[in-house]
Amino acid sequence: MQEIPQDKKQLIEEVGIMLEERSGLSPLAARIYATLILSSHDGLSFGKIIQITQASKSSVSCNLNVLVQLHYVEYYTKPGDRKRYFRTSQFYIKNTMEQQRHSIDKELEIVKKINAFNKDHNPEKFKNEKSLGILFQEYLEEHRHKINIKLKEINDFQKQA
Amino acid sequence: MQEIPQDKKQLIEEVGIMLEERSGLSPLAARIYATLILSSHDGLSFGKIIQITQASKSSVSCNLNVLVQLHYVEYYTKPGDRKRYFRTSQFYIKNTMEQQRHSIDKELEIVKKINAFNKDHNPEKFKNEKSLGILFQEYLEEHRHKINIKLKEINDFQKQA
DNA sequence: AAGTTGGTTCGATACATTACGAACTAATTG
DNA sequence: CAATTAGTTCGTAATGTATCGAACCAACTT
Repeated sequence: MQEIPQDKKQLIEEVGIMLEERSGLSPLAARIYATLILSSHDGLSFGKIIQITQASKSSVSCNLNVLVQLHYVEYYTKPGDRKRYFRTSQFYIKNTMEQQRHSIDKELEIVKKINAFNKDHNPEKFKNEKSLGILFQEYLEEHRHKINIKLKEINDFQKQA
Repeated sequence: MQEIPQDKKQLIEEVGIMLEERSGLSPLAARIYATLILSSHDGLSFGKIIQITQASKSSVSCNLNVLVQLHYVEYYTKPGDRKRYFRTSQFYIKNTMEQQRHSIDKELEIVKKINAFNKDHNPEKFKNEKSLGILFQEYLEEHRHKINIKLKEINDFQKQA
């Protein structure tokens, strides 16, 4: 039942905030996820997570389920032990990047639509900003391309491991 | 007082949702911003924005002020006319990218901290995932680099214009 | 079969955020 | 100087979301 050191607690909060903002997770879900990312154990039990986060059973249950469904977190069991042990999904960095790809895809889609719309309906506006809008679209396209390459790298890396 | 066509209304909503998610703007602020991005007029008046969004004066006032303070939107006036005319800031794409840079910076910062922490405290975990974590960090660093280059391009572009 | 343990489900509560309306200022017009 | 227009401020109502507690189920233990 050792206490968690102060600096680790703070890092958990910090990482939690980032995850919350970037992934739209609830505060508790983000904190749990951060806890698992920084945990030195290979899997924390439900009860342990409650103890660390000081949250209620129901909240932890619900938020863990969300994390599992989003594939951020996975669990395993030990024979002769009813508990579940939760840890970050083996592919969590890959998942993170796929999520990035997804949000880039969506943004690119919209930016294209905006450019197309302005070209049709606001020609003078489009002309004024044409190069800027296109510049941005190009940037997004390149970025997507780059993410795809990195994702492939990670895929290969995990296959060989 | 012409009505706004249905397809444009829908595009406004779509763009609005994206802006809301990506920038953390309130729904109304995001809708206003989307409206201005897609507007064919060079600046919409306060009243016109109320009419389009069907929102209350106070909400529009408040959200417009937020958009102006964040430099997403700017306004100009005409001599002998008390109204303000609002339009997307001349630098809105640049602003968008600076925001991206900022969020990447923050994420990179955190990922570095995570890697450093795991290296110190969870050596076995760090070893297992070392290349993945580093891969991700590298990706973020490249991405930041790329954003900086694009930003410079945009800067130069706007200087010459 | 009664009592634990591990975990889920389902309202209720608390909290934060958004949007609103009414009252107000400040400039403009008749 | 009354009336209109442009816009702000502030308290409040409405809405949405996170968390909680209590009741519950299922599996295991005695």
